[in-house]
Amino acid sequence: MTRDVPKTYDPKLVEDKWYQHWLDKKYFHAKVDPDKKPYTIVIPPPNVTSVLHMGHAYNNTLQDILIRYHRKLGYSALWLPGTDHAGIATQSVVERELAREHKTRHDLGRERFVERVWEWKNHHGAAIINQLKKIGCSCDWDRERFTMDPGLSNAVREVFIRLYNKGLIYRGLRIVNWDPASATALADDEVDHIELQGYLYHIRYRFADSEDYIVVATTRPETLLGDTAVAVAPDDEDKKHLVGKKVIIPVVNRTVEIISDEYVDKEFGSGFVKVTPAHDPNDFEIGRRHGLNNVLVLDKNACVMPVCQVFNDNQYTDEIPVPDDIAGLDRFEARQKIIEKLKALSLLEKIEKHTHAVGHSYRSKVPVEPYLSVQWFVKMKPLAEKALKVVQEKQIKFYPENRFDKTYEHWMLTIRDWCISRQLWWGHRIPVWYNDKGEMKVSAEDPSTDMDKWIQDTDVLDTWFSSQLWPFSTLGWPDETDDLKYFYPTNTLVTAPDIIFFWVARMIMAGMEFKNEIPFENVYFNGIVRDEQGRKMSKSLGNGIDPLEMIDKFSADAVRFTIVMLSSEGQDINISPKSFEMGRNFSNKIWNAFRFLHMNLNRPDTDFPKYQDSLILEDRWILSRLHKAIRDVSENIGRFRLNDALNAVYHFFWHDYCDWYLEMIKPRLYNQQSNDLKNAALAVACYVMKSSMELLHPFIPFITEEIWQTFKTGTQKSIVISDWPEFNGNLINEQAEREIQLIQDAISGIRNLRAEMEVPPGKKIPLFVEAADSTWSLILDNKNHFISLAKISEINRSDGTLNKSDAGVLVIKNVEFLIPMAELIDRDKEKVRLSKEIERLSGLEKTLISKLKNKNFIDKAPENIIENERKKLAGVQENLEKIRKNYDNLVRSN
RNA sequence: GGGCGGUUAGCUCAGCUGGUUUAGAGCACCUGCCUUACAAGCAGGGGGUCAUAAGUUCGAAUCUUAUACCGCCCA
Repeated sequence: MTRDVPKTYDPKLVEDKWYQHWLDKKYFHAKVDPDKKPYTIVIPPPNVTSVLHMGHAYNNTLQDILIRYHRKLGYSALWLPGTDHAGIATQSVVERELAREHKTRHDLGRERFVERVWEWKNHHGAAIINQLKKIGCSCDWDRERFTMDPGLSNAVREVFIRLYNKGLIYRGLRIVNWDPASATALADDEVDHIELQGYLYHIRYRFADSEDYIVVATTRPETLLGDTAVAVAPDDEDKKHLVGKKVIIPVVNRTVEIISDEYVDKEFGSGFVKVTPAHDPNDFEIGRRHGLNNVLVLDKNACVMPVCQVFNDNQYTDEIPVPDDIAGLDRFEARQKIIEKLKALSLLEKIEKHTHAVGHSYRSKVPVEPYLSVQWFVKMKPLAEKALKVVQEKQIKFYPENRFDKTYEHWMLTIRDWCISRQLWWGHRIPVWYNDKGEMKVSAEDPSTDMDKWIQDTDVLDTWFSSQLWPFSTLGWPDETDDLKYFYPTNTLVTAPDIIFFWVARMIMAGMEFKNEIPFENVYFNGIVRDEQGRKMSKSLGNGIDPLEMIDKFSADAVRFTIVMLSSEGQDINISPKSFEMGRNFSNKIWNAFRFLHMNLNRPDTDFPKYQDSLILEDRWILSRLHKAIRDVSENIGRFRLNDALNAVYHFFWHDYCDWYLEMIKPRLYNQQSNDLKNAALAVACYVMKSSMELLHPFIPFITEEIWQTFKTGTQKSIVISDWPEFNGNLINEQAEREIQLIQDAISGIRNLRAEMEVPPGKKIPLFVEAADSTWSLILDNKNHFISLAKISEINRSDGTLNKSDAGVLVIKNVEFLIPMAELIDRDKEKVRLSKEIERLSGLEKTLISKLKNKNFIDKAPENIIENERKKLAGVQENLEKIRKNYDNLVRSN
C-alpha cells in the first residue's frame, strides 16, 4: 500500500468520481430478471420547475437508502425517476419570462406558447434531475419519465376515455374554485383555507312597496350585483311573514324576492342572507332549490363585467347592465366602490370586524373566487370504495402506523367529485372534440375528416390526473409490457404527508380502477424539514437551507447522514447549517479509521477465519458486536426505522470499533510479537471495516465505496452491487461481550479515578486486583489493555496483604481494583469519593430492599423480574460491603 | 367544531411490548490531553420534579382520563 492517505477526508476527490463510475457501469439499471425478486420504488416526480430543497434531499435520501439496501440484498431494485409537467407552475414560469419581453401567451397563441414551454422544459427541466444525482440517488436513469411523454400522455387519454365510457366523467355547469391569478379552475383540495380578519357589512335593502327596509349582512358586498334573492331561516319566527315580499338591491335597483331556506342561520349577522348563486357555493345550492337565476358578475380575472350574464337552468338567457363606474373594476376595487356608493345612499348600516376562513389558491396564493363555469368532473364515490378498503384491510400499509389511516379514511368517506379541467395551455389536452352541429366526441385522436371538422376542447387536465397514473404509466401501461408485469405493483412509496389526498389517495384509486391491483404495498410518510426554530423553510422567511450549498461545504454523504440521524419515523426534523458538521465529522472518523488500517497494512486481508487459532477475546467480541449491528440495521430498515438503523451502525463503528477495538489491537500491531497474532488482528479489523462500509453504504454511498474498493476481493467490483452482510448467529458471543464489558468498565473506572485524583495523564501507575481465579486469569490475559488504555505500569494479584487503607479502590462486578496511593492519591479526596459511592449504592440498596419486601410485588410480579431484582440487590450489597470496608480502613488509618 | 401529532438535559431529539441498578444520544458547557488514525479528535465530568393533575398497576417517561401550551390537517 503505497498511496498516501490524507489526514482529513476530502469528499471532492471522491463523490463525483464514483457517481460517474456507477453511471458508466449502469449499476442502477434494473433488469427484468426472473431469477430475482423485484423491488420497485417510483419517485414522487418533482415539478420540472423545481430546484432541490431540503425536503427533496430528505425524501430522496430515504428512497435511496431503501433501494440501495434492497439492491445489495439481491433484488432487482428499480428506482424509477422522472418529473412532473406541473401545469400551473410551469405555465406561470414561462408567462413570467414572456412578461419580461412585454408579451403575454395570447400574443404567441396556443401552439407557439406550448412550443415555448417545451423549449423551457428542455433547457431547464433537467436541473432537479442533476441535483438528485448530486446527492447520490441511484435511480435507473434509463427509465426516466416525464408526465407529458408520449406513452404517459397516451395513458392519460386512455384513462379519460375509459372513465367517460363508464359514466364516471361528466361535464357540467357548476360553481368551482377559481384562481383568478392563473385564470383557471382548481380542485377542492387545491384550496387552502386561511383565517383572515375581514368585515361584515350590514346593508339596507328597501322593500319594493315601502320606504321600510331589511338589513342584510355580507362579507362580500360587491357580489350584490349578482343577487337573485334574499333568504331567511325557515324557523325564524320574526321574519317568516316577510317571505314572498320584494326588496330592491341597492346601487343596481333590481327587485328580488325574500325566500326561506334551511341553509340560513338565523343567529348569524342580521338573519337575512343575500343569495348570489353564481359566486358562492352555498348560494348556488339555495338557488337550485328555489329555481333562481344565476347572475354571473365577474370575469375569469375576477373583474366586474360590463354586463352581468344571466343563466337559467344552465342556459344563457339574459344580460343585466352594470353601472359604468363599477364595470371593469377588480373584485376588491369593486367592493370599495360599492361601499362608497352605499354610504352615499345611506344604505350602509354598519361595518363589523369579522374573522373568517377564506379559500386561497395553493399555487398562486390569491383568494379563490367561487365561480360558475362549465367544467369536467370525475365521479369519485365509485372509485373511493375499493381504495378505502385496501387501506382499511392493510393491503396497503401506511407508515408511521396508524398516523394517517384516519385522515385517509375520512377523506375517502367525504369525497366529492373532482374538477379535472384546467383553463391552461400547458398540460394534457382533454380528448374531447366538438363540431359545429354542437355534437361531442370523446376520442384519443382527432376525428376530423375532410367532410367533417371537429375542434378539440380547449381545456387541459389537472396535473394530478396524470400523476395518479405514475406507478403504472411509467412502466408502459396501457400496454402489458414486461416491465409492468415484473415491477408492478411497486413496493414502497416515500412521500410527504401533505400530498396524501392530491396524489397518494388518487394513485390508489387509479391503481385499483385500471390495474385492479394496489399500486404499492407500503407508503412511508416522511416528516417536514424545518429550520432550527421549527419553522417551515420558505423563500419569504429566507430561512431555507440550500442542500447543494451544504453538499459543497460538507459533502453529499454528510448531508444524507445528518438528515437521517436527526430524523425519526414520520416526525419533522429541525436542522441548521451547523447540523451537517455531524455528518462531516463522522465521515472524517471513518476516513481516519481507514487511514489507521492503511498505515499498518501490507496487503488488505479480510479472511479472518484463516487465523481462527490466533483470534483472541477482543476479536471474538468485535465480531459479535458487528453481527448484532448487522441484525439491528437489517431489522430496522425492514420496518422503516431508518434512523435507528443508522444509529446502530454509527454507534457500533465509532464507539465499539474505533474507541475500543482499534485501540485494543494496537499493542498487537506495534509490538512485533507473533505475526499470526498481528495478522489475525488486521484481518478482523479489515473484515469489520469492510462490513461496516457495507452496512453504511445505503446511507453514505460515496465514502463507503471509496474505502470498500481497498478491501474488495475476488471478482467484486463495486459496493453498490456487492452482497449485503449476512448475519451469522455463530459469531454472536455473549461470554466475550460480558468479559469485554468487565474490562471496559474497569478501564473506565480507573480512568475516572485517575482524573478525579488528578493523576498526571502520562503517569503510569501500578494496579492490584482482588478477584476469583477465573476473573483473575481473564484480567491477566488482557493486561495489555490495562497497560495501554489505563496507563497501568504493572498488574498484580492482591494477596490480601496490601494495605487497603493506602489504596484507591474500585469495585466492579465483585472484583476489587486497587491502586496504591503512594504520592499519587489524595486520601481526603478518596474518602469523599468513596462516601459518595456508598451513598449512591445504599440508596439503591434501600429501593431494592423495599421493593423485595413488598408482598404485592412478590405475589404479582413475574418470577424472572423478581429474580432479577434479587440479583441486583446481591450485586449492590457485595459492592457496597467492599467499598465500606475500604472506606472504614481509610478512616481508621487516619 | 372534528381528526392527528408534540411537550424528556441549555438546544435538537431517541426511549418500540410498563420492569436492564437512580432515564439515553448528538450539539453546547466544564476539566485535562496536539498520546505515532483522527483537535472534524481523545479521556473524564456537570446538567432532568420526563408539561400539569388524577387514575390503572406490585411497578408508569411508557397505559387511561382531564387540563394547559405548541404544531399540522380537515370543515
